[in-house]
Amino acid sequence: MENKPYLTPKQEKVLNFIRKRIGERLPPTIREIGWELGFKSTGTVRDYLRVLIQKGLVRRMNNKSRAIELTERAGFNKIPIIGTVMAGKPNLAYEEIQGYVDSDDLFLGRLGFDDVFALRVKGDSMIDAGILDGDVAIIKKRPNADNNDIVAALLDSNEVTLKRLRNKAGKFHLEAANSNYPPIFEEFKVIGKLITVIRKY
Amino acid sequence: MENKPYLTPKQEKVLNFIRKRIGERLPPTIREIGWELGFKSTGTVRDYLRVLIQKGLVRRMNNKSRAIELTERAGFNKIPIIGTVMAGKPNLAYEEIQGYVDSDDLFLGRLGFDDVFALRVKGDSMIDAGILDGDVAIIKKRPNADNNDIVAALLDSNEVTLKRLRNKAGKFHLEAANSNYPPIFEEFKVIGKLITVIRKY
DNA sequence: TGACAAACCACACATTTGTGTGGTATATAT
DNA sequence: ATATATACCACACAAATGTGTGGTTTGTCA
Repeated sequence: MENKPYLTPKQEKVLNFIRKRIGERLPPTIREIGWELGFKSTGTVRDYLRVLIQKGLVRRMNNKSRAIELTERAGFNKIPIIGTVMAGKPNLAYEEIQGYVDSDDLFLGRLGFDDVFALRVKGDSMIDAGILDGDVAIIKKRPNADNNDIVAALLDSNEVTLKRLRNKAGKFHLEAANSNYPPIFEEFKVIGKLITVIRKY
Repeated sequence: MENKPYLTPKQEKVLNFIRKRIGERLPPTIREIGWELGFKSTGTVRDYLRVLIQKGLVRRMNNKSRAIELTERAGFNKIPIIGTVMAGKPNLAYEEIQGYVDSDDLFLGRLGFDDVFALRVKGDSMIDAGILDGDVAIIKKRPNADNNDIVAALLDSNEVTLKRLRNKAGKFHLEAANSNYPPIFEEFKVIGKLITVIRKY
C-alpha cells in the first residue's frame, strides 16, 4: 500500500492538471501544461515531469505526443476506502486510508464489454437478496451457471427474469428471494449470470 | 436511440482499433492507425476518418495530435440494456436493445473523484435497505443531508456508521434498516451522503 | 562556503503529427 | 456515360510536439 510521496504545491498542481486532462480523455502536451500553469518555457514543464517521474507518479513514452500516464502510485481513478463501517476511526484527510478501489475494477473488473449486458430490475422478487426495484443488474452472458448463482433466465413465456438457480436432485429450477413468490419449475434457459448490482440514490 | 450506421468491414476495423487504443488510454495518431491496419499512406487513414466522422461515429479536433474521440453513436463504453426483468422479450442479438448505460455514468455519473470515498459495509444493520455485508458504499462528502437520506456519520465514539438520517420534530437521529438495531440518538456528524451501492458476486 | 533542490527562462533542433494536393483502380447506381 | 462510394498510394509541407543545452534565482542543509 504505497503512499503518495510528498509533493510541493506546484508539483501537485501539475499532477492535477494532467489528471484532469486524462479524465477528459486526452492527456496534455508539454506545451499545454505550460500554457495552463503559466510557464513560458517547455523546459520548466519538463523539469516538473522529471520529478513526477522520479517520484513514481508519472510514466512516459519517449518521442510520443501526449504519452503521459499516471501510475498506480498517483492514486487517481481510485476511490479511497477510508474505513469499514462500524469499525475504526476513519480520517477524511487521507491519513488513514486503508486502500483504494480502482473505479474501473470496482465496476466491471476489466471484463470485456462484449459479453456483458444490463437489466434494470423491476419488482421486489429478489428483495431478500438485497436486489431492489430500479437496481441495475450487470449480467455476464453464459449458457449455464452453478447451484445458488443468481441468473438471468429466459422463460418459455419469452420473459426474462432474474432469479436464483437451484439444483434439487439433479433438476434445476428458479427461486425468487421473496417468500411471496413461488419457485418456478417451468422450462427456462440460462442466458447469463449476475456479476454486479449497482444502485444509485 | 440512434443506431450505429452501416459500416464496411474495413471501416469497422478502423473504428475498433481506435476504440482499443482509447481504452488503453491514448488515442492513436493517424500514422499509428495506418501502421496497425497496413496502410502505407496517411491519406488512406484520413479517408477512413472522414467517413467515420460523416457517419457520426467519430469527432476530431483540428491540428491536435491524437485528438480523436468516439461519439455516443459509436456505442462503445456502453452496456446495452436489453430489457426489463419480468417484462418484454429481450433479444441478445442486439435487435431489441432498449438503450445503453454509459459505464462511467452508471458508476459515478461524472462526479469528480475528489469528494468521493468508499466504505466497505460490514454487518447487516442496513439489510432492509438492500445494503448487505461486503457491499461497497460510495459516499459523497457533505456536512449535511436531508431527512431519510442514507448517510455516513461519524459518531462520538469515533466510529463511522452508515445509517438513515431521520428528522423527528427538528431533531436528527440515525436509524438502522434492521429492526434488531435500535435508533442512535447520541451525538454524530454527517460526513457524507450515500450515492451508490455496488455489489460484486 | 558549497552542494543541492525547487522553480523558473530562452532557444535551437529533431521528430512526430496533421494537412493538402493529386493521383489509381474497382464496383455500383442513375 | 458519368457520377459516386470504396479503397487505396505518394508526396510535400506546415504545424505541433518532444528533446537538449545552457542558463538564473532563491532557499535550505551540512
